[in-house]
Amino acid sequence: MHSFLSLIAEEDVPQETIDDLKRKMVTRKVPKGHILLRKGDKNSKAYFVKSGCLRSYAIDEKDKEHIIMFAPEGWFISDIDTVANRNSAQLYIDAIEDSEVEILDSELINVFVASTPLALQKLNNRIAVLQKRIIMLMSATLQDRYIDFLETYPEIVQRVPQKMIASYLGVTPEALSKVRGELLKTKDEH
Amino acid sequence: MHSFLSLIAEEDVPQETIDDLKRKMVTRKVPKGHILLRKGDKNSKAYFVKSGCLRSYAIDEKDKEHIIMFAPEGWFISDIDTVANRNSAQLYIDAIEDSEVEILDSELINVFVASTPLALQKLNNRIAVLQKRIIMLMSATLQDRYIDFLETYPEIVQRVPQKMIASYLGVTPEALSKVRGELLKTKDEH
DNA sequence: CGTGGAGTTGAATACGATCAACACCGGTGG
DNA sequence: CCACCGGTGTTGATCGTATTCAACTCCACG
Repeated sequence: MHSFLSLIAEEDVPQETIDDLKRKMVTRKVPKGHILLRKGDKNSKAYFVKSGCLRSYAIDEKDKEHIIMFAPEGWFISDIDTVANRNSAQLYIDAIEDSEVEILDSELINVFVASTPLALQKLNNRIAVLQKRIIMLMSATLQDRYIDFLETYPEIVQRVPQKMIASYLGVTPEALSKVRGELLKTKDEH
Repeated sequence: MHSFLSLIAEEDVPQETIDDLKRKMVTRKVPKGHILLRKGDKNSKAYFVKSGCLRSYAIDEKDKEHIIMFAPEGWFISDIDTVANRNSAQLYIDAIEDSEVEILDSELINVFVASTPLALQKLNNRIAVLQKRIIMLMSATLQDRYIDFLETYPEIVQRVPQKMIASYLGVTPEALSKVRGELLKTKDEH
């Protein structure tokens, strides 16, 4: 079972800190489609996904959604900057499957960060992922980016509608559909 | 004068920690063009820029440079993920002006992170900046991205060659030049 | 059964890449 | 002092990739 506490169980965290976390942690069910965070919200929280799948995204001036990340079970998702600094949210977060999450407010996050290097590792890793994505957007064709996505997140491809993957890759659903058509064609040429 | 120690002077850091940092901090001059970090290097460090300007960048399979960030005086720059996790570097870092830097190895960074929330704020802010850039790459035209760059980093525009700004924006120098031409034209139409 | 959302396909269009030519310095060496 | 050179930036023509708009199929779900 995916849970925040089992995640840090192997870490060198004092029992009293664990007890503290256990007391303050809130678990919540989130039905598919439910929006947990909207741009402008002040109560920005982080979520650890126990089951299901969430996503975070921005909406631009032309009302287009741009998906920042997917979070299947075992992942954290948040508008990190606005949780930590208590600013109003920049992103939206919603459930793309019926899900169950554990809620971490900024106090709990501070405990998490202070008690194990794991939190810092996650932040560093997040930066590396974002940087790689920027380089891919700047240098790779859509086809290469799609193939990279398939290899990096094979489990997500199965669960998420194509138009959301297109949104993540930064292209229209039509463009992604055509690339998929080409890939099938070149694969059949054996 | 920009220095790491004056940066944390206002923070609530114990004197002994400051003394410790002061003892271990190394300052170094870096002439324009000198490369501090190459892809594959194992001795990845973070740098606080006292004067001058550095940049970090990736080189893709077609030998094209993609600039990740500029760091004028007062900024940190590093391949964060590889410093913290002691992996081999993914990025290059070099000086685009004669510069002076303070060197922070992973031990010093740990002290920094542990002694003040400032380090965490910087990481969170970095994530926010990277996310915004991804959204800009996915949704905005080159012209809008360039205008945004001008507004966000006016001091950098003055100091950095256009081809590097083009590299940061993810386009060819020719494309940026044409956008600049259009902007001048529409501005002259008064 | 229908109805609407998701995905596919095609035609026309827009935007940036590529390639090439050229202007404009800022050195450097004769 | 000037001639030369390489690097930077500009401009134009052509090409390629993704967007836009539209029509259509296929299901899942009422």
